[in-house]
Amino acid sequence: MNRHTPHVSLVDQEQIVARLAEAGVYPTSQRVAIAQVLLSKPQHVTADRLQEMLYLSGFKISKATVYNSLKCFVEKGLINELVIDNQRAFYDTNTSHHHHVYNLDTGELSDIDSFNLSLLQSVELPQGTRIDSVDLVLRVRNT
Amino acid sequence: MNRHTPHVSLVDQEQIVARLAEAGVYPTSQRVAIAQVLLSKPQHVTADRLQEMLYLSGFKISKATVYNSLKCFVEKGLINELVIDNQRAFYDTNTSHHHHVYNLDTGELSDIDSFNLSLLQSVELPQGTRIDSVDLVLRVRNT
DNA sequence: TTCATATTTAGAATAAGTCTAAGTTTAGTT
DNA sequence: AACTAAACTTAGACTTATTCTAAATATGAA
Repeated sequence: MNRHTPHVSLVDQEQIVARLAEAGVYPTSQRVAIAQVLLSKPQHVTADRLQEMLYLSGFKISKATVYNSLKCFVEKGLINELVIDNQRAFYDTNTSHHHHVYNLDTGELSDIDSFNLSLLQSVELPQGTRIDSVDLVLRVRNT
Repeated sequence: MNRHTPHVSLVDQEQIVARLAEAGVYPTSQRVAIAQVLLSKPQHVTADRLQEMLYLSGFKISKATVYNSLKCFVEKGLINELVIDNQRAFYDTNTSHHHHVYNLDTGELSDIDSFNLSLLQSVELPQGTRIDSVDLVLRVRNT
């Protein structure tokens, strides 16, 4: 990449549009911009941070649209919503099965590979319910 | 209990005061009332719901005091704060090691006994961190 | 074009939780 | 009994994350 390479190439954009289409998401310009910034790499972001990242990339997208798009992406399985603390939602671009380490001191959130949770087979669920998700969060502190 | 038995007996109250003292919590009248209502049985409540329960039991206690007391009880190990959804905190009077089943449809939150998580021993924590807590939440839906 | 529908937007509204500053209670003095 | 310092409680203002509303805009189909 030289200094004239645009931040977002046409190829990238086409790939993003294709990915949205595949997930059944209508590719508005805002959603494409959000997907470009959000799905470019494995990461965990809050709505607020995402809007900031969009702004830094030259996209001015309203708060409501950021929230609407995140909800839409979650519904279509493009990202996962994480429950990490009681204040705000985190969104994870890694939708494969894995767990998290959340550092309460730094706010840093990182992945741990999924390991065998087969012992969960033995847990009796309440009548008439099925597992929606199994979330294991290790909360850590600096030593 | 006949219909003249007061909702809260003196014995209950003494036990509660002793329990607070044991935990190093100064037993103000508000904290005793909160502890009576909260610690009376194993349960999961939100701050809002707790204030409502207090009101129904005849105690008028300010929002700030409800929050302050919950924080104080958590710090002294009388209760645990749960991260169950992104909107609000739940407080659990069962401080023994266990996990939860949260029904996203009904909001019902129930316990599952702790089972062997020894396989966690093999997880490599980030440099310079130690486990604060391990929270496993099964999120379920009605079938 | 026109229409219907979906999307975006600014800003108002909501809800959980925190903060502030003043008033109250308490335990320990005198 | 009165005094004081520290801890606690309170109403209500404030903050922050998120949702809602109602109007403007964009899109694809007819």
